[in-house]
Amino acid sequence: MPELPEVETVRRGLERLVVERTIAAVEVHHPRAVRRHEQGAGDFASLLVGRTPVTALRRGKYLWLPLDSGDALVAHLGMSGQLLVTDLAAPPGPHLRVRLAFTDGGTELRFVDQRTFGGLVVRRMADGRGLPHGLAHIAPDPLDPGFDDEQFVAAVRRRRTGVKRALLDQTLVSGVGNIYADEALWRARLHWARPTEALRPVDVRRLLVAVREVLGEAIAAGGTSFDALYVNVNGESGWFDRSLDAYGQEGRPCRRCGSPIRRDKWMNRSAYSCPRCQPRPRAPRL
DNA sequence: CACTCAACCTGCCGGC
DNA sequence: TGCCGGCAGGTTGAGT
Repeated sequence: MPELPEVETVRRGLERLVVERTIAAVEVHHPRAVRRHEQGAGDFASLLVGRTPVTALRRGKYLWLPLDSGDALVAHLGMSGQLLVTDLAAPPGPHLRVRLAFTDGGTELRFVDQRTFGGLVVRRMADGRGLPHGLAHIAPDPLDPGFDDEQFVAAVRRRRTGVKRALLDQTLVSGVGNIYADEALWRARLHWARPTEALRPVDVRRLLVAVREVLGEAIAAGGTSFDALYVNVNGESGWFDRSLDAYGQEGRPCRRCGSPIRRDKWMNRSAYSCPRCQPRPRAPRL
């Protein structure tokens, strides 16, 4: 469950259901789930057993549980990853990749991932800002109090690319993926191919307001799910998909002007926009 | 340094 | 039925 609102929904679930519970056992069922842990699955497990998560934190789409050892269990859900808190007796299912059991013998934590683009890793916490090692390249997300709006405006205008590419660049701003990029651009009335260097500061600020609005509303709705792949730690779906104005709405009338929403192929993916509210620029940057 | 794009996976859906 | 192409919420690393 990929973008910031879905990851935040999972973070809240872990905070409630996993923090302060001591890990008793770890089973890695698929090595790819742990591939970013260079020392291998055995080392991964040994750094977790006996340890207790003290809190649950997030930056952009990364999520981590700082442990009482000074390490952190870092998770990225990729395209299809789920962190589920389940009954011990729940059937494993074909995509179960990692299991964590706790000493209290209650529910267990499962990492389930159909496409295996996601993964878990144990990393040392970097001193200072509560960030694990290896996440320094991820920019603060727009809901982070440390996010610097004017620095973002300047950085975007320094780029030579399309505005949607910039929004999806996690080193510029984190947490925004394909759904919320299209939603924010629709709200800000900006076409996805608008060249960043030609955006006025007021355009970028308006876009930032739109990003924060849409992320905030989606978190309040428990995230977006089109199917059972995107669920919270209890396996429940969010309902923000009912509030989408652009993403996945090809042919549907724009809520503002009634023009049919258009879908463009873009970067081996899709970009949805309203042809009237978001006019294509003269010199598009794809 | 900035930018672009293929590659990494599985599963589902529609067309033929 | 079955096979094939297209598509899906993301990141990274090699190449320009």
